Amino acid sequence: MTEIPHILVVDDHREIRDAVSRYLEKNGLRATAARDAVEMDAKLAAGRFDLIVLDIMMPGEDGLSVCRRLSAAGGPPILMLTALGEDTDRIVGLEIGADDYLPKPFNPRELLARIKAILRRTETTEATPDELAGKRVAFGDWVLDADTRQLTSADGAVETLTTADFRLLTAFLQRPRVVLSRDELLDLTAGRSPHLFDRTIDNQVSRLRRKIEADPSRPKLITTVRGGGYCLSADVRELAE
Amino acid sequence: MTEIPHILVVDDHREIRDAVSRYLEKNGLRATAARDAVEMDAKLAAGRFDLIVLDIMMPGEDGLSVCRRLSAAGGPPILMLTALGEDTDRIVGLEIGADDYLPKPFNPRELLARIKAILRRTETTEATPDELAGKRVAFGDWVLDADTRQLTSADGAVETLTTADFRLLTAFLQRPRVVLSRDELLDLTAGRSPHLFDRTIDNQVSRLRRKIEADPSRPKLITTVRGGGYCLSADVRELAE
DNA sequence: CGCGGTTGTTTCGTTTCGATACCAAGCATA
DNA sequence: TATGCTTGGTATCGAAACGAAACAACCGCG
Repeated sequence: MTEIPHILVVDDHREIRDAVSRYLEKNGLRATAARDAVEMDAKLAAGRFDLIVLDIMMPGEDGLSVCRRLSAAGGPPILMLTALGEDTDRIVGLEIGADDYLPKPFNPRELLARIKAILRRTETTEATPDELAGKRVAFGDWVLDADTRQLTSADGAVETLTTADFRLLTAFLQRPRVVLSRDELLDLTAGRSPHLFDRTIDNQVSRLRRKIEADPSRPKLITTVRGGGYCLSADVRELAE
Repeated sequence: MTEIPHILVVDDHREIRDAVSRYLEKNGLRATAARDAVEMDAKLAAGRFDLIVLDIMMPGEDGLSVCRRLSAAGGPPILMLTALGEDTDRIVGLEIGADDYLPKPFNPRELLARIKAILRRTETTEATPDELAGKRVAFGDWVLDADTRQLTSADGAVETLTTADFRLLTAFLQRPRVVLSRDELLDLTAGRSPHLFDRTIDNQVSRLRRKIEADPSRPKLITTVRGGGYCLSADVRELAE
């Protein structure tokens, strides 16, 4: 899921439609606009969308009805735009089925933040259901085969990972370019809290580095952040199975 | 983040500016004041802020214009101080882009509450995305690789930066040719306010100079501005990844 | 039971960084 | 220019963070 998320904006006011679409595109998303339920259905039939921004007040079939319908059919997640004083509990709850709502007038930045929050939620549950079971993942010069727990380097070298190596590496691979504290890493790999004076993670990082770093004394992939923890400093991409 | 949020208070009345700043600091926030848009831009260029409190009525560029400008540029969230009877919908809506507003005269406690509400909303989504993660940046005779935190000189020399070196250098690289005070640098690198007689930054500048200056006793890249602070006196350009 | 491999713990040497101190360089004033 | 004050540079030192070797506990397997 390295593709740019595609948002469908459904609102009968042209200014809002256009403003929202432009704002989303300026911030790294794709956006398509629809003026009502009919147009929306046409767009939905024609393309793949990752999220729908839906105005509640519309001529023709109104937002609530559309939301109920799409939600029941297992369509993409929905963010409702509501007027003030609506019954927000029902909107987000089971009855309507929206994933979030935003009262008008709203701040575009907050709309963006909520859209990204929903995308993050749905993406992780879709692309990484539990782990990357059966997948192959590329990072730096390496490709990890999650089944055999073997690493293959660009120059053909092969490294076999132990379970601890593998746990640690996958923890990093699921959060690239994020500084992870020792506590967080210990939680992610062993599911436990740190001892007093616990150097477990330091050791495992040290061992993993010996396997995957070209020069373990000058780590390039797993960098240490003094006072912070460790960080995978490489981009990660999933390969087709 | 566990760091103390930093608020920029922009108002042309000194009493209000000072009173608000003091109140915020008494309640566990950091605050910096600016008297107008020009001074605000200078502060913004020099430091990182989590929120701006912005008066709508100001000589020079007025609050609405400032708000529109910052909001479009993806700056920090904004809380507008408005006179009564303003068109509040437009202020908070798409057109102006403020995150919230508060009519004058206001209760400081309410201001604090609204500030905290905005911070809570924006906190999770803005997890300090380090601007140059994975990038390579050129300045002077050096190229910095942000992943490995290594500098490569035009003549092939390589310097490895420590975390503190790297933090300090990136603070400069993101604000080239801007004079940064010791306080601002300490804030940017360590996120803390200075001790009394704090020479930490002097030390780190000294150490960094030893690594990157051709003649550390006659610095050309990081110049000192007596009574002001330090300044990166070189142009910076990002290289393709 | 013995063996090899893996993992957690301890320990120790090294690096890093902030505080302090002292000296040098700028600046004002006479 | 001489003097004294302020400001900046850096050597030094101790505390904390880090890396890894060594050791011990553990696990699976024949």
